[in-house]
Amino acid sequence: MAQQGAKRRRPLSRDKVVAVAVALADKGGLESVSMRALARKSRVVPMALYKHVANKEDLLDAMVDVVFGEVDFPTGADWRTAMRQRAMSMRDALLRHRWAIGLMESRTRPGPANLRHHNLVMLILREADFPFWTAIRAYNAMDSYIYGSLLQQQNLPFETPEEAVEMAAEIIAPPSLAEEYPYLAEVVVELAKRGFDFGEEFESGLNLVLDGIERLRQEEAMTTGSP
Amino acid sequence: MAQQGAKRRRPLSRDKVVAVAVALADKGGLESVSMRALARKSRVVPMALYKHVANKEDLLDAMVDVVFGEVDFPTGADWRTAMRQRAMSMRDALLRHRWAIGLMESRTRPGPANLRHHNLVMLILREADFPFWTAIRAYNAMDSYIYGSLLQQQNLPFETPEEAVEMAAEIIAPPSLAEEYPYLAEVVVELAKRGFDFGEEFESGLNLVLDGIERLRQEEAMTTGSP
DNA sequence: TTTTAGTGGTGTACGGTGTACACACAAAAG
DNA sequence: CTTTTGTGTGTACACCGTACACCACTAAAA
Repeated sequence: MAQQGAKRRRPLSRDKVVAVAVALADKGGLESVSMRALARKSRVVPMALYKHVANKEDLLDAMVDVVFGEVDFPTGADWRTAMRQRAMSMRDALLRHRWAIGLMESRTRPGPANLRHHNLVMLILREADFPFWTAIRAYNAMDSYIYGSLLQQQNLPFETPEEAVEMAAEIIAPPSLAEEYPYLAEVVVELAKRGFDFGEEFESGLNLVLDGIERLRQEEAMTTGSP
Repeated sequence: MAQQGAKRRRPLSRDKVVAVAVALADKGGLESVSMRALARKSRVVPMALYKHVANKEDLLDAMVDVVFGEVDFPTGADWRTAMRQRAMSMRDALLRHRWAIGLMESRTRPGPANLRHHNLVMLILREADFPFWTAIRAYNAMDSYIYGSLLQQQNLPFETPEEAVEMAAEIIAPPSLAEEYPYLAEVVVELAKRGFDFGEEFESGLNLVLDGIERLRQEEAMTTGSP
């Protein structure tokens, strides 16, 4: 009795399937996640997946929810450090799973981790006495910046400064173009000299946004009168 | 003689192919742009397209360049209004072609309109006496905000306030969830009361970023000393 | 005018994709 | 035991991007 039969069935589960999909995407990008490849990696025939996942859309939805689930919040800190931490953690998660940003556009059915995340952010802001609509504005501005920043980093044609110069030089290669786009040429030159640190740049912009939010909050407190 | 033959060949061109592809994507979304559908719409056999376009990637690259080409700049205004105008125009273009944002992530080979655009933005900032790295930071922050904002608008599960309430109610439907996510519930309620204007919200955040950039510039001018 | 070269359009074919549907079989319930 | 309920299988279909060989037409050369 018991499972010494050596080919006892150890069934998959939705979670396992999604996890394998995430791993696959992390390694080879989103386009390497096909139902067939996923099935192969799960040692199962393609159609078996459909017992755990409604269809591919459903799978992708689940995948982005995994990413949201990896973002963590500090608790008990003031709103600014809490929001800051969240932003950094979100950025880390999106860099760990570079396919995620591309999925956000097109996924419109938020999963539980996503809902939990949104709820937590609003909690932080509201508990810090943000008026409702100020909180919405702040949240919106901040997430816009975070997502956009990652989106841009992803579609820049380089990752390291060296690559940057090489690539840029290639694009601007025809010398006439350096004259047609003089300010772009300057970018190439300066980039070569000093390099470009995405993380640093991200934090800088983040502070800029946080400053703006802080000011928004203070103005609001002024006009409304404090309790 | 000349072309009364009624079946004179009127050959396609790369531009025509790309234009048809854009039109197709505008109407039915990116996933309705298949080489076969594109060929059908161009009254031509699929393989004919490959005489004008290297492959589908090439086509997609060309499509995003069309979008960049539609963004226009005011000339002769101060940097702030110029940048503001550009942001609004960019937003309009991205809303006119909702598939574009999704394409940005993954496209890493900028077309001529894209290059021209980048060059122009840097021109505006540099002519306004932004130090180089401040200009880079400003540009980066602003575009991050713009793209992110659109990305968010796109993946929100609603477009009008009514849809918002309906959708949100559906998601939070199990009454237990309203207790699990009280702050999210508040969002639903407030959204129902007052609605949500994407355009207004965009401008608000944009001002926040522009303020931040202005401050960045002034600080820089302080520490460096003015000429 | 006839010839020639080159370009743009065609037809066929291949290996990939997501998934509908009918079936087989293992595990749990009676 | 038998029955019920799921999970895994096999086959099949429509669609995708595109390689390759071919043909038709246009425009330049003769």
